[in-house]
Amino acid sequence: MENHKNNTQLQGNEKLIMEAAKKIFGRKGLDGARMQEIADEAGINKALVHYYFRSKDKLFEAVINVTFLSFFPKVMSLMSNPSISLFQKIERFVDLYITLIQENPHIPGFMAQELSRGGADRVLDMFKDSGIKPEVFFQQIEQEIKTGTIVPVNPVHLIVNMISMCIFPFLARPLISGFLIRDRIDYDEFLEERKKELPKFIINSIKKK
Amino acid sequence: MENHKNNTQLQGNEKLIMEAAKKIFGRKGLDGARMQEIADEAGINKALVHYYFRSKDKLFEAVINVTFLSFFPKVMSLMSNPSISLFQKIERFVDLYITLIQENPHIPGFMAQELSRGGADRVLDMFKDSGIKPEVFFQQIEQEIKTGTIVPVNPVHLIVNMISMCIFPFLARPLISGFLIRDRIDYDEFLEERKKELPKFIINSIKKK
DNA sequence: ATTTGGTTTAACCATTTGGTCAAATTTAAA
DNA sequence: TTTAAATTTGACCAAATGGTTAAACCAAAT
Repeated sequence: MENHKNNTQLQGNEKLIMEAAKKIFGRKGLDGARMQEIADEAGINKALVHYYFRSKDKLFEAVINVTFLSFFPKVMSLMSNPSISLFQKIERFVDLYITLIQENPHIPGFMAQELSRGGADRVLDMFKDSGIKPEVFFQQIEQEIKTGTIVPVNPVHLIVNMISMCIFPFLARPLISGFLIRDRIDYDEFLEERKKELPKFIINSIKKK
Repeated sequence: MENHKNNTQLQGNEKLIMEAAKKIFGRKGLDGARMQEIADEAGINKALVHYYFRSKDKLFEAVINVTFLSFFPKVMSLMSNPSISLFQKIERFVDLYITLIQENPHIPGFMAQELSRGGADRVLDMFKDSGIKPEVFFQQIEQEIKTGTIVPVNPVHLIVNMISMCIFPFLARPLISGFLIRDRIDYDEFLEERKKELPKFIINSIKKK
């Protein structure tokens, strides 16, 4: 049965290849990854990889898609839910974001990869295609500013700050580890701590007292 | 005259190659970059690149070195200067960091590159070799906490937050641009704004009121 | 049992690419 | 002016790599 167009619900070898590709691409990037390496990681013949995904680029694109599609919708649906208060939203955002990346460690690598390459447009399109509008979050901020709950802040800077502080620690993981050794804290511990500290840090900064 | 060991003060073709390599490596990464491409960018014969730098890896390493050496010393000497107050230090840190990256746009790419690869140890070594100790900054924070000027914060999280918010916007530049279009703000404007907003954001969060 | 269609593999191919080398050219010392 | 050393180049090479293909394999239908 032909099922090349079948997305989302992969199985068997196709699934194996995707998982292997996530791992290898995430580690070495599009150029650094070898088709043979991916095949080995999946435990199958190299030609099979081509059989299922045609080319390296197509495979990469496929991984990009499932990666971002498993990510943005969850985060963005949270952010554009108008019935969650701003502070709650910040708390949940940090937790969700960090947890999602913990569960899919290949994501930051791809993020950097795809962005340093010219792939921002594609990501931007995904935003729009998902039918989700960040405006809700922005308006919510402006609302709270008017109400006087928070101090005036540029919403764009705020959201950039939040994303930065969630993602970057994963990119800089080996570096940060170097610092942490001093305190004999391991990285997962650091991340769990971060899930609690970060919302406090953010809210503390914008909350009017 | 043999001058392969001559560092820091390059000239002529050697300089041209380094600049070209910064640009190409920063854009495409170690694997994505082509020696031919670098030679073309420098406007010289490919064999010359090998003549001066032996191999692609050696060239990459050379660029890594000058990149990080042009960066860490300045930042770290600021951070470990005990005669600058904490708040001033934060303000200067943000400004210096962002300005430095603005002037060397290839740095974030390299940062991500080198970290996603296993190069953290090398970077960590540079810290130590530079004879600069981040402990000064950490102690300063703990001091201010005792004094009661700032609320209790984990110094590691704080410094990670600061670095994250400075670097990540450059990595995510194309994405952020997408958001900014809405407000018809161009990126440099955004960065200048950021130099002012970020210190406020950070200090606001830790300052006891 | 045979056929049929998807699946899997080993062998193979064309191209790209990092790197080399001998010859040519420039520079500077003698 | 010679001469020696450093620099620059085009041509070339071996290895690596993405991709192809024809044959083998296998499960289900007839």
